[in-house]
Amino acid sequence: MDFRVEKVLPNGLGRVGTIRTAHGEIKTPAFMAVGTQGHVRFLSAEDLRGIGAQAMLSNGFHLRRRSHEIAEAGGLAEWKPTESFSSEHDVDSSRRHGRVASSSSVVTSGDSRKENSVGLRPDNLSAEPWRGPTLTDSGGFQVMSLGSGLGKVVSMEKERGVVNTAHKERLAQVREEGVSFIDPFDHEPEFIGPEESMQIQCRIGADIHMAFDELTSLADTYEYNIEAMERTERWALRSLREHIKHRDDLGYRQNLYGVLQGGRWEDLRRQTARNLAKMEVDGIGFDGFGLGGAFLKEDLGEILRWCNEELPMDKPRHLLGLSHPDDILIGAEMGADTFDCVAPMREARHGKIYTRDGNYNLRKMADSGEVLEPGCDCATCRAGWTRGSLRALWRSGDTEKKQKYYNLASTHNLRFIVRLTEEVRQAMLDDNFAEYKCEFLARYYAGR
RNA sequence: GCUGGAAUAGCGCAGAGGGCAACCGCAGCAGGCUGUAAACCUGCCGUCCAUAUGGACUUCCUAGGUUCGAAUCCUAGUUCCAGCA
Repeated sequence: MDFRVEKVLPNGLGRVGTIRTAHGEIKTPAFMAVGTQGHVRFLSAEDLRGIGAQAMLSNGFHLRRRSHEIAEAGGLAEWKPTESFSSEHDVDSSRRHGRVASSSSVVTSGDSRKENSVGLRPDNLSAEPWRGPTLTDSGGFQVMSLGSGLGKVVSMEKERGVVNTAHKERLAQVREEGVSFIDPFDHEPEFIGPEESMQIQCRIGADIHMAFDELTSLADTYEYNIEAMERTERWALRSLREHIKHRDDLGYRQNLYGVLQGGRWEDLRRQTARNLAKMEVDGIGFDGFGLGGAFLKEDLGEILRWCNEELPMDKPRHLLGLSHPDDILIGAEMGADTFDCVAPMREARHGKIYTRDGNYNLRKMADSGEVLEPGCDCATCRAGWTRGSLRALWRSGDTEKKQKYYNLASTHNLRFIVRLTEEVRQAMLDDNFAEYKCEFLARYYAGR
């Protein structure tokens, strides 16, 4: 993988660089937009480019049944998602809201309860493919989110007592060979191991793939983290072996990152970093590394330091799944090059708007005539959309208006995070990262 | 004018003699969301006291009544809707 480091922070960890892929460059530090199903929800490829997103992260688990179709199209970058998604929302909302029809024999026409799951449409889909750099996750996150973390929020808060989901209730069960899933949408049983994940990812054909790993939860013990980490390393070797067989199948070079686990323990983190850094099959090692795990906020910087002090400087590192501004700042400082996260888009959909002066909830902005964030360079703010008018779209009950809201709000939050990484990069180049970080955080968290 | 039907918390609706201060949705209020089972989730949402378990009070159009007990049954009234004149 072509990765050039252009500048290193005085701490010897954080850096500015450029990753070159078959579908374009990524100037790091960079945030990748999450488009799990092959497109970012409610944002078109054109929107993404306008936002300045340099890469898109999708998920092999969610796209596994369409991988052949994607390969036919020439790979993820050239694939245009069509409407035949698993109708996630219909299945989901009928399960969650589904109830036996009222026992009354009279069916009233205005019973809105039964119409709840009706009228939902697929996300707005792009008129054209993304065509830029892409990354796919292996499905490793789903080992946790459908397994021990089923029904839980993946949180970095310490206080709430985190307890793992009981084994028999899980939709994912881990064995040495791989993981047996129950598909959360259609409830079909399925198996994915490292080989399957690599085959799927190589058909999807993203520029960067993740080795199949097991993410532990904050509730797991030291002993279990050793077990999961060692298994993740064995899976990493199997992933590498399988990846090498298929990495050129679509006519361009695909790259594989090995994923570090090890929870919050220094010995585990350093050990797995060293093991993965020297892991090879036929003289071929990983092209980069994924920094994985569930972190307590206060531990993040130190854990990343342990990992990155052991990893080679000349290979890129992707911090998996984090994007709150403080996480990005500490991540970049400690040597993470790329980031991804669902939070900017999901929180936008849920009404949380990011600004330099902290976040606010659009629910409380019914009467506001201000733009989302004065001075913001995102398309939504430049077009002059006010908080009140966006709130009205969001709460309208009209599907098309809501979709418009999701598009406009996602645009703003995503641009906010992308801009943050652009500024971090520039600050590093200008030798004032420390001041930039300090000022940004002081202002962002001033209200606390 | 006659004949049916309906009146339930801010709104839309459930409930058809005791588990009812009353389901659910919307609206409202307060939180949450980090490699997406997330256009979602949690809590509150008659009034008053209590951090809370809880307690007190006033409720299902109005007024009477039946009953140990009524949002639910009966009578009358009021208003609204539909059909017929």
